[in-house]
Amino acid sequence: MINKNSPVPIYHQLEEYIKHQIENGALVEESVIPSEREYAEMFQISRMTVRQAINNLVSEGYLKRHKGRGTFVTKKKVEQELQGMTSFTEDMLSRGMNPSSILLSFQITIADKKTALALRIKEEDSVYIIKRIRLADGAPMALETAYIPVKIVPGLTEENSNLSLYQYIEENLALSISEATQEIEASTADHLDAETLEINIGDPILLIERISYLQEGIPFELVKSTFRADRYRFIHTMKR
Amino acid sequence: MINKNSPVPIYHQLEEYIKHQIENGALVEESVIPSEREYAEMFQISRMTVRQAINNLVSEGYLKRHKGRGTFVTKKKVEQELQGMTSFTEDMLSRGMNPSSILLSFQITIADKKTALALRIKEEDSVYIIKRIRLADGAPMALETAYIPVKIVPGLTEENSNLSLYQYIEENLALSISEATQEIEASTADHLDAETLEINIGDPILLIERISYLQEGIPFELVKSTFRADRYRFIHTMKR
DNA sequence: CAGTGGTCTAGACCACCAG
DNA sequence: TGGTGGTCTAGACCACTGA
Repeated sequence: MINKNSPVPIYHQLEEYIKHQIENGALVEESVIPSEREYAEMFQISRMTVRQAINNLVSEGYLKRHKGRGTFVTKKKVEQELQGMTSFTEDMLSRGMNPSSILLSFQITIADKKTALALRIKEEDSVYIIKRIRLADGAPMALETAYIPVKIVPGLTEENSNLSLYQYIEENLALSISEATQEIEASTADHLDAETLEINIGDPILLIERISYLQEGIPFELVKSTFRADRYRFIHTMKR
Repeated sequence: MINKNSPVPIYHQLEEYIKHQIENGALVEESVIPSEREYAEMFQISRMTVRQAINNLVSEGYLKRHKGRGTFVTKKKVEQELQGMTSFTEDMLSRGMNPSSILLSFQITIADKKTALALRIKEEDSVYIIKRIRLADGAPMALETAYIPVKIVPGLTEENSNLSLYQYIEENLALSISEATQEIEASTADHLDAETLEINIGDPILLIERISYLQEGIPFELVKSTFRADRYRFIHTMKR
């Protein structure tokens, strides 16, 4: 299970091992896992190495420690996934709904002032503008407009943008995504919102504006979404 | 600076020391800090202990490591503070506004079914119900109702609830707060909302429902807030 | 009481980076 | 090449928990 000669660090191998044990059910939710000393003995490694693996799993939320008692597998699983950056698709799946989308338009134009500022590009730089209706279980859930700088994410087409943008960036362009900031506000539907989302003018809607960043702090997308308030609420967890 | 005989762990003392150095400006943003070996030598402690301190500061966002180059002080500071669980007061201050509040009512009653479920208590258990209008720069910003189990947070009064509830819990009761989950949705103002928030019926409002947890996963407060959409938008950062 | 996690030591070798 | 962080070892003592 643990290969000391692998270039992969031992603590990381142990992390994967324990994660698999949890997923397999070999380690049961809410119950104790072997002690640090047992793992050290089991794999003939140092207890400090075991601690490093367990520390990482604790900070990822898989395990929790209790002084004098032991280390336990965390319960909840679906909720766990909800944390972090999720795409609309991932978000809907975790809510038990079936996501789909309708592409309204896909174009390349020059960034306007506000968009250029948010994406930290020049006003003459070109951006993709992608408009979609997002559906959950076949019913309209949100109206979404994404602005993506061509310089940062070249080669985007109608096809690959319909798959996962994040996956395209991370795998095809070998860039790494680090974080996103969101601003969430309440508003009421105007004519266009009402028509596309199949609601009435004046009905409440949730506006979410997201800017996503690469590792070095470079913005790579600005997404403005309008969600139906009767079908969507935003859920998140904050640590103190 | 470092007291080896203190009951406070050395790595924690070192964390505080480095944090102060950053705040004082003794360690400048974006520049290298002393190497792990230097800290170890400087305070006559083990390098692994230094690493533990630095690891914690890295995960808190104060420092970042670069293989072969050194450890650096992170830039941004205000943005850093915005993350994590913040009270209304902290939130407003970080937005450059002056927070205040008007206590509407303070009572102890029996939990209703929904509240008991959210707080994981019995229906016959008593809860504090505290209603307030939250103001920013003297103008109504939100209407807030907090439900707090008496069993978990005993001794709450009109006075100490008006100061920081979190501070009371952490200092007077010696409990530690770990995290909170929030659900955010859009709605429109009803008669009561309109009156207390000084807006019109039908105006958009942001509903935020927060459940806060102690270290062991025990809920200690349920807060339902109604924010004026024209004055408040919720902002947060997500890591991938 | 025995076992657990929490802290700590004094070394070691490695890959990486800058000059 | 010398210094950095990354990984790892084989011990140690402590405070806490549960039986």
